[in-house]
Amino acid sequence: MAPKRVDREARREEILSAAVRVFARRGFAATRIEDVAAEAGIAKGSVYLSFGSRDELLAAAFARLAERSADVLAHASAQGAPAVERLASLVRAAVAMLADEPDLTRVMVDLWAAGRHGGAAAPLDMASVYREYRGAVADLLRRAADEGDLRPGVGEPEATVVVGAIEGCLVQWLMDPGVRLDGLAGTVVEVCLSGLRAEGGPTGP
Amino acid sequence: MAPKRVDREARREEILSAAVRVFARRGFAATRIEDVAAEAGIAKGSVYLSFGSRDELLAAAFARLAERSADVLAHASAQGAPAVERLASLVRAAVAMLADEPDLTRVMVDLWAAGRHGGAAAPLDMASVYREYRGAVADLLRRAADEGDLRPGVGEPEATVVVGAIEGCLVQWLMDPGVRLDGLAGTVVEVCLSGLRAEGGPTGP
Amino acid sequence: MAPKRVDREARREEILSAAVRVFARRGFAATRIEDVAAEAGIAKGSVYLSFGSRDELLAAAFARLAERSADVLAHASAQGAPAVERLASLVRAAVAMLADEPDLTRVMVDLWAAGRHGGAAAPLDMASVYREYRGAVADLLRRAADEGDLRPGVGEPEATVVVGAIEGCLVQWLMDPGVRLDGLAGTVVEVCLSGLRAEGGPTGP
Amino acid sequence: MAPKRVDREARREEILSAAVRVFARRGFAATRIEDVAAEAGIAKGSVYLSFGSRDELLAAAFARLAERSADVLAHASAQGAPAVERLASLVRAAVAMLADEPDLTRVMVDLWAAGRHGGAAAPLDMASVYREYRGAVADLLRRAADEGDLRPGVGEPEATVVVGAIEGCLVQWLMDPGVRLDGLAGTVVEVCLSGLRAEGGPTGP
DNA sequence: CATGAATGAGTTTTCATTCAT
DNA sequence: CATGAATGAAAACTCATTCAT
Repeated sequence: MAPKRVDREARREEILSAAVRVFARRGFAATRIEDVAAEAGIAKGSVYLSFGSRDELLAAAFARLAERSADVLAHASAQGAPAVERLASLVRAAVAMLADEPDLTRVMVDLWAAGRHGGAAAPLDMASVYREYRGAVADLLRRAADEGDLRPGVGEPEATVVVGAIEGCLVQWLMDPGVRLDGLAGTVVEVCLSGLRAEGGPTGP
Repeated sequence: MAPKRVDREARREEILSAAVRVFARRGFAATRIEDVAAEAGIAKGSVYLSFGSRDELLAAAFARLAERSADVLAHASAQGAPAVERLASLVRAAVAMLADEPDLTRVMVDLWAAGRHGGAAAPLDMASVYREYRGAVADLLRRAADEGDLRPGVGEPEATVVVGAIEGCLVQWLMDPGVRLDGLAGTVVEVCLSGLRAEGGPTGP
Repeated sequence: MAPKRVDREARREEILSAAVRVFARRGFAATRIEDVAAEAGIAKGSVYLSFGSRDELLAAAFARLAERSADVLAHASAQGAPAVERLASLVRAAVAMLADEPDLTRVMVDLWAAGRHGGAAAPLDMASVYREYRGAVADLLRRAADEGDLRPGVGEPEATVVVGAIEGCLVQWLMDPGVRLDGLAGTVVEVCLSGLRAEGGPTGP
Repeated sequence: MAPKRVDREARREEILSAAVRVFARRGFAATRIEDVAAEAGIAKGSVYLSFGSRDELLAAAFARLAERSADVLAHASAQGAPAVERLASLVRAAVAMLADEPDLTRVMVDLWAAGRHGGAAAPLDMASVYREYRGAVADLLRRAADEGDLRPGVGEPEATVVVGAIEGCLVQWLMDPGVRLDGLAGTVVEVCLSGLRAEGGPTGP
C-alpha cells in the first residue's frame, strides 16, 4: 500500500512532465489530452486516473512552478551576506531556475493567460507568486539601502521593475529564442543595481 | 467606391475594437465569434464579412499593436536631444501607449501565446516587434555612451533588460491589477539609467 | 420576427416528435442525440439549437405528456352529468389519450425511470401528474357516493386503485404488446365501479 | 468442491443484493459497476468474477423478481378454499412480496425499461411474468364465477385490470413515496372484487 | 450586404471490461 | 481468487464556418 502511494505520485509526475513538454511545444490551447497521453506513452483515459481534467494539468504545471519559486525565495532569505549581494543571488537563482526548466518556463505564457481568466478548477494564483517575489526583492532593496549600498527610498516600485526585468527578458526569449538567457542574470543585476550611467555622469533622467 | 472602402475599413475597425474588448475581458481562448459579434452589435455571420477567421481577429489585434509600436519607435528616432533623454522619452512613450490602450495591453498575453505557436494564418511576428524595440534602445544606449552619459560597452543585453523591464511590469499588472502602471515609466528610467546604487557606492555587482 | 417565433417553435416540436418516436422504439437510455437528429432528418448539432441537452428532450416529452393529462382532467371537470358517469368519462378520456399517442405512451416507462432519479435539469414532476389524477378521481368518487351511486366512504385509496388500474394495464401492454388497450377503459370502469361480484353475491373478501 | 459452489453462489447473491440496493437508490442507468462494488465492499474487477457484465446484474435482479413471483403463484395455486378467497390471497401475497423487498420493487421501473428494448444478453422476459400472473388470476376469476361468487363471463380482460391495479399502485408509490402501499392489497380486493357501487345501485356504466 | 440557422469536425470526459500482479 | 490500473470505444456537447434567404 505504501508503494501504491509512491507509484501514484510517480505516475502523476511522469504525466505532468509529459504534459509540460507538450505544452511547451504546442502551447496549452493547442494541446489535446490525447497529445499528452501519447507523449507519456499511455492511453488517453489513463491521464484521467491522475488528473481530473485538462485544466488540472495546467494547474499542476502552475503548482510545480510555484513550488520552484518558493524554493528560490526560501534560499534567498537564508543568508547573512550584505543585502545587495543577497539580492544579486536572488536574481541569479530565479534566472537559474527558469533556465533549469526551460519547458516549464515556456509554459509560463499559458499560465499567465490562464491566470488572467479562469479555467474553473484552480484559480492559478499567479498574483501571489509575483507578490512574493516583489516582497522579497523590496525587502532586500530596503536593507541594502540601510546598509548604504543603495540609495535611500527604494521600495516596491523598484522591486517591480527588478522582478519585471527578469520576466520581461523571459518574454523576449519566448518570442525569439535568439535572445539568450545566459548572461541575463548578470545583466539584470548590473543594470538595475549598478546602473548604466557613466561614473560621475548625470544622476536623473 | 471611396465610401465603400472607408465603410469597409471603419466596420473592420469597429469589430476589431469589439473583439479586443472581449479578448481583454474573457481571454482569446474563451472568446467565441458570437461574443465578438454581440459586443459589436452585429450578427455572427457578419464578422466573416470583415475577417476571414477567428484567428484573423487576433492577428488584426496584433497588427494594431504592432502599428502602435511602430508609431512609438518612429517618434523616438526623430529628435535631436541627447540620447539619454531620447531614451527616457522612448520608455515613457512606450508605457503611455500601453496605458492608452489598456484592453489591447490585456490582450498582450494572448498575443504572446499565439506568437509562440502557430495560430494558422499569420504567424504573429512578435519577435520582430521586440527586435525593433531592442534595436532602437540599444542604438540610443550606444549613442548615450558615446555622448558620455552612460558607461561604455552598453548594447543589446542591456537593451533587452530595459525593454524587459517594461514588459515584465506589464506582466505583473496583468496578473495583479493592484500593481500600478502609473509611475512605471519613471521608475524604469530611474532604475535602469540612473541605477539604484548609492552615490559613491560600489560600482559593480 | 413573428415567423421566427413560429418556426422556432415548430422546429422544436418536430424534433421532439422525432425524439419521442426514437425513444419509443429504442428506449431513452439507448437513444443517442444522433439518432434523434437522424430521425428528424437534421444534423446532430441542430438538435442543440432547440434543446439544451439530451435530458431536456426527455423533459420536453414529459411536458407534452403532462399537457395532455391536464387536458384530460380539464375536460373531466366540466360536466353536469352524474358523478359516476363523469368518472367513467374521465377513465375513457385518459385511456383514449394514451391510445392516441402510442409513442408517447411507450416513453412513459422512461419518464418513470427519470422521475425517480434525476437527470439534473428538469425534475420531471411525475408525482404531481398522478396526484392530480388521484385528486380528480377521488373527488368524483366522493360525489358519486353522495349521489348514492357508490358506497359511502370511498376516497383516496380507491382513487389510487382506479388510477393504478389504468397505469398497470399500460405496463402490461408495454411489456407485452399482445395485451390490447382497446376495451381497456370499459373493463376498468366495469371492474372498478360495478365490481365483479355476482348480483347478490358476497360483499366483502 | 461443495463449499466452492456454495461460496460462489453466496458471493453472487451478496453482490446482487448490493446491486439492487444501488439500483434502487440511483437507478440502473446512473449506476456504475464501481458503485455496486463499493456497496458490496469489494473491488470493481471482482464483480466480474460473479457476473459477466453490467447488464447481467440487471438480468439477475429480474431473475430474483421472477423467482419471487413464481413463489407467489405457486402458493396461490395450492389451496382448496373458494376461488374468490384464493384470489384475494393471491393479491395479498403479491403485494406482500413487493413490500418485503422494497429495493427490488424500486428497481422494477428499470426492469420495465430494459424489458421493452434489448439489453443485449437476456431479453428480460417481463412479458411472461405478467402473462403468468394474468393466467393465474383469470383462472381464479373463472372458477369464482363458476362457484357463483363472481358474475359469469369474467376472464382475461378483467384479470389484466386486477393485475394492473397492483402494478399501477406500485407506479404511483414509486413516483410519490407519499402514496402508501400498506392497505393496498385490501383496497384492490375490495375495489375489484366487491366493487364500489352502492348496494342495489346501478349495475353497469 | 446582413443574418442566423444548419452543419459536422473535433474534444473532453466517462466507464465497462480486461488482465497483469 | 482479488485487485485496481490501464484501455479505448462511445457519447455529449461546442463552435467555427458556411450559405440560403
